[in-house]
Amino acid sequence: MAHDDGIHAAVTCGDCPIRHRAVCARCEGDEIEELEQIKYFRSFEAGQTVIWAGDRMDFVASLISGVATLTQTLEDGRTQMVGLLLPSDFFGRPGRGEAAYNVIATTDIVMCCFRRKPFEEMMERTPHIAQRLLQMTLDELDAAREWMLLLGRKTAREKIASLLSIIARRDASVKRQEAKGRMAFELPLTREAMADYLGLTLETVSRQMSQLKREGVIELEGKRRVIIPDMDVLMTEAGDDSDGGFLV
Amino acid sequence: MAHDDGIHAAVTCGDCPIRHRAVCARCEGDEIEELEQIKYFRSFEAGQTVIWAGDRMDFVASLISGVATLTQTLEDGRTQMVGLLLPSDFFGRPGRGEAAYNVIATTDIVMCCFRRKPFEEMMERTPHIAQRLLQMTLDELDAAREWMLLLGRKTAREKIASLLSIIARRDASVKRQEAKGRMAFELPLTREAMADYLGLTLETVSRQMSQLKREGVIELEGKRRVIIPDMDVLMTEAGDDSDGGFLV
DNA sequence: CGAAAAATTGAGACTCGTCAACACAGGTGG
DNA sequence: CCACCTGTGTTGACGAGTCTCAATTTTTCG
Repeated sequence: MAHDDGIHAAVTCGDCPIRHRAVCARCEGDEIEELEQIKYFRSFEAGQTVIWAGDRMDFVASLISGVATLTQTLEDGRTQMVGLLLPSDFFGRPGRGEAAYNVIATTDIVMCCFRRKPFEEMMERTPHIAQRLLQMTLDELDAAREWMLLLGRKTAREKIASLLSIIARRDASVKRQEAKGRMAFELPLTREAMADYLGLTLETVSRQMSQLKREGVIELEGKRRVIIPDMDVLMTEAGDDSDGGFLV
Repeated sequence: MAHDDGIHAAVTCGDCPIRHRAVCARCEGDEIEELEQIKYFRSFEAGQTVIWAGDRMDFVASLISGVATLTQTLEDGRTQMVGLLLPSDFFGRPGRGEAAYNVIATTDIVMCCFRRKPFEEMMERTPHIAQRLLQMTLDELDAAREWMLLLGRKTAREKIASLLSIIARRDASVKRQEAKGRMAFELPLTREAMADYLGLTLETVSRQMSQLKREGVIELEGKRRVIIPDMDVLMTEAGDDSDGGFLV
């Protein structure tokens, strides 16, 4: 559906919608111009694989629009999502030549890529990039630890409620609204992707969604549009009020 | 048992046993001297709490010796370990004034602390510190993601085998040995701590340990000393041969 | 030696996974 | 336009794996 609406070809950093949150957020003047030289856009359609774990990877990238996932698998096929990439998130690792995870587009996406070598060289010279990347990595580590609590100790019902409140809050943050009262958003994940996020099976996800619906904690319009009548109720179901440092 | 054998009072950075792996690894000459000025040692006994989540925290630190854990809890007391601190690991976050996790010493420990403000100021001026910290944080993020796969998708038996192989490998790495064939090491964790690491109950941990012992995958001398007759067998039980990027 | 902490083991309950059937939407081609 | 197919989601029946509660043993340490 989302054929790349001009972004692909035309955007300069000055107009970039994720500029203030991305890895380049602290760069200015000359620095941005230098990045502009080495950047290029790539886009993928929903469902496409961006890269497989173990593949050679000589770029790093910021996600400009859409949603992608990082996943890991065991030999027998069991799959766990280990990262959810939303606009402005960074992926790839300076100093590493191959991908550590599978990266899959769950919606149509556009990425802003930098060839790895020039990016690394620039990082050496440009503290603004290294500083911002450190900050983003520390935030991701906090998010990963929150996620570990969810995976290790929450019930299926709490896991679902947690995921919905995470997405609701992130969505509100993008729209610069408060995460309170009645909220509505598009779920960018299939039941299977939700299951891979939460360490559940898709059947359990489906059952718990149905039950939360029956009990009025959530409403569904079609399969993907979710309405939260009362955010506080959902947060209580999630198990931790601590309004979670996740992906702020 | 480990009463602080002089380390506490006397060590200078030149003699520091974790110098080559810690956050200061890339620093030289003047930089080390400056760190030397602002560093101080603290030690805790096994079982003591270093800091509670939410407490004011105006230092960052490297762990010099011993083992400590980072944990998170839900209101009803369910506990999940989200970090395992081994010698040379760093904790605390530049730019954050309060602890995000409970930090508990599981053995006697000695830490090398830096007051946060001077450390932050020095980081601004000293790319060597920021670069090393970024590298360490990226490694931790990889470890956290490996851990998420364990929490979300592995069986109790695989979780135990994974934890044992992680500790065996880390132990070998410190001793500069290969992680192959017959190995032996001290388990620095109680059954409860293992359970908190793995997202299990301590009873399940105990049962699975007994079963692995019955089947000859591991041997136990007392409760804490573990012998791995054949590392390959253990790795197979762990579910992923991928010789795990965990805490290299 | 005795008390407290840690670990083991058992029995039964319950959550969640497995397997299977079915519903629904969207797209394709006759 | 309809038949068909595929991808996605829902629901049910059943069973396996893990948790809970409880009793007992082993280890640690004063």
